[in-house]
Amino acid sequence: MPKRATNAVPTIPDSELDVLKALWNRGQGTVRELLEAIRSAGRDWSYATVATLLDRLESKGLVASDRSELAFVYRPLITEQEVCQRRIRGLVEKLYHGEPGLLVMHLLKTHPLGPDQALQIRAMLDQMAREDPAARPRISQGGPEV
Amino acid sequence: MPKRATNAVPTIPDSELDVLKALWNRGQGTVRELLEAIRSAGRDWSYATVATLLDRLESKGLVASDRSELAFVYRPLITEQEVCQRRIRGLVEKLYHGEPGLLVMHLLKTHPLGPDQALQIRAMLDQMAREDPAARPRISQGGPEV
DNA sequence: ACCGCGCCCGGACATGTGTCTTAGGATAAG
DNA sequence: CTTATCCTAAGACACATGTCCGGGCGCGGT
Repeated sequence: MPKRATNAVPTIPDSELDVLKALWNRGQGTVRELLEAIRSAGRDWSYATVATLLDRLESKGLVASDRSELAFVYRPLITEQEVCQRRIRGLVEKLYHGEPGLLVMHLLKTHPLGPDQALQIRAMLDQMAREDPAARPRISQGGPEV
Repeated sequence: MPKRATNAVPTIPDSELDVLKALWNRGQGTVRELLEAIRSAGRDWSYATVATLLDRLESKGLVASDRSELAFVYRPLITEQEVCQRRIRGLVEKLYHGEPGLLVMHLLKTHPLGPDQALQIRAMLDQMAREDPAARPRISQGGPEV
């Protein structure tokens, strides 16, 4: 039985991340369905591996299971955005002194991006630059999918 | 005795990263010096811990030691840039389908930065676009592996 | 010559991750 | 009812990470 992970912030290792990805893609799924999805995505795991990872995820409170059917149906409780945000935050804090701007600059310098994306990003930057420098109380979260 | 790390790309856990940071800050140092630096930076480790981490780093070929003095003097063999790049690369591949642009956009959306920085980065983008007008048919990524 | 101090080394141990085997229960098929 | 299936639970095991203890060696002072 999965333990209640009440309020801690658990880490999410890469293997569990792959399971979450499959869950996000299809909204929910049984172990076997997710195994199939994961296999299609290139990881050749055994059934038990996926089950174990789902169990660990449930222990951490990151997925929930509907046990009324023959095979449990798992459903994610955390969004991709949140996971991304956590990883980014970790990276920024560990390597960029908590300054996201530094990460952005480094990214742009070392990883070239397409012109379309460049335009889009420029627009965003313009917006930010225009905003009132004295007031920044809101972290807008809810734009289109990433 | 440090093992020769032949040609693989070793992982760099967080604890070793803290040691590397101390090394980058002062260019080189003995275990004790680095311990001091790390303590000042907030991590309260024991001497042996730092020594172990340096040993592991040396096994991975990421630091070198000068053993001619009483206390070995360690020196980094990898730059901060490279480590940053690796971490970023991992993040982008794992969570952004290898598209750095997506990471940048997500970053800007969720981790707001000041108008000053926004302007600075925009200027950088402008400059890049101007200097590199037509040449980007490939995603050049082949920095020297370590 | 001796003592103590600092240094390295080897080993240790708990926890986290990655991955699987096997036992045992429920279900569907014959 | 019997058997073949499919599912979950339990736990095993190897390697990585985080953190440290204690032994033994050499140097510097007295």
